[in-house]
Amino acid sequence: MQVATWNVNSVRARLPRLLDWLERRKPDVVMLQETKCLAEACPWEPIQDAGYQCVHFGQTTYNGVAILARRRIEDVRRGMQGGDSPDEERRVIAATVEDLLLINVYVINGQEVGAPRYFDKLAFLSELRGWIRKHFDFREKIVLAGDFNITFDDRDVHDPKAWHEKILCSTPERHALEEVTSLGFHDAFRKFHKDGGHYTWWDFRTNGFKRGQGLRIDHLLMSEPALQSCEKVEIDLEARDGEKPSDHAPVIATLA
DNA sequence: ATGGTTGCGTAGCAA
Repeated sequence: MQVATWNVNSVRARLPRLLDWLERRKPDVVMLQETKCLAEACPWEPIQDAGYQCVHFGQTTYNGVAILARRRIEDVRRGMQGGDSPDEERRVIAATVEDLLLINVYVINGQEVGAPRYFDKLAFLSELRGWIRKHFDFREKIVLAGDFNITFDDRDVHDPKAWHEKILCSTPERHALEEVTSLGFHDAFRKFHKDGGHYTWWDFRTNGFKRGQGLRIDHLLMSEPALQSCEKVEIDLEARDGEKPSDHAPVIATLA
């Protein structure tokens, strides 16, 4: 069973790349962030034709999260507030696929340390922690995946000096992420890769990918039973290269 | 370099 997370930065703009990638990697489960469209505007038909069931919690222009799977998707939960409050940013969707409990999140970016959205980000992570603790059983195989917009430590940063206490790298953000992880999650990527220099996002504006200037901010966090069954985690750099890529690369885990 | 590019939607915001 292959489980992936990918911030596609618009499912419409990325459709050709997404279809190519689904064909090439054939992941069983995909958690997408930044779909950036309402359900009726999303190109689900070609994705379904590629063999995937799709569940979505989307809005126009911003945010939006979806789960695609080659197996039956059950127990879908949209948002942390029931999914029906009109002003809720659509950043969380959860579902079950076979014995996996999936939680897909798109964490607020925060803009810069000290900005209003920075404090929204910390509050979002606190709310996420409480919601997961209330609704999920850590004896189960849980995969909490998505764009967390936070590096765990300086191994995840191409230039730690330049990024010191900057957005995506600040101590309060890392603490907020560790508070979520402390519920009983493990950073699955670090089970297999202990060294630095592995990134999932590169800034369009500075041509970061070509220059090797990235951050590892997309994560697959697993409960102990899920981690035990996890045999491999890799970042698909090929999906970040070439024509009209997302600014994020997918992360793919193989579970027994 | 308080820049740069991308996406949405068609101005300006978010990332």
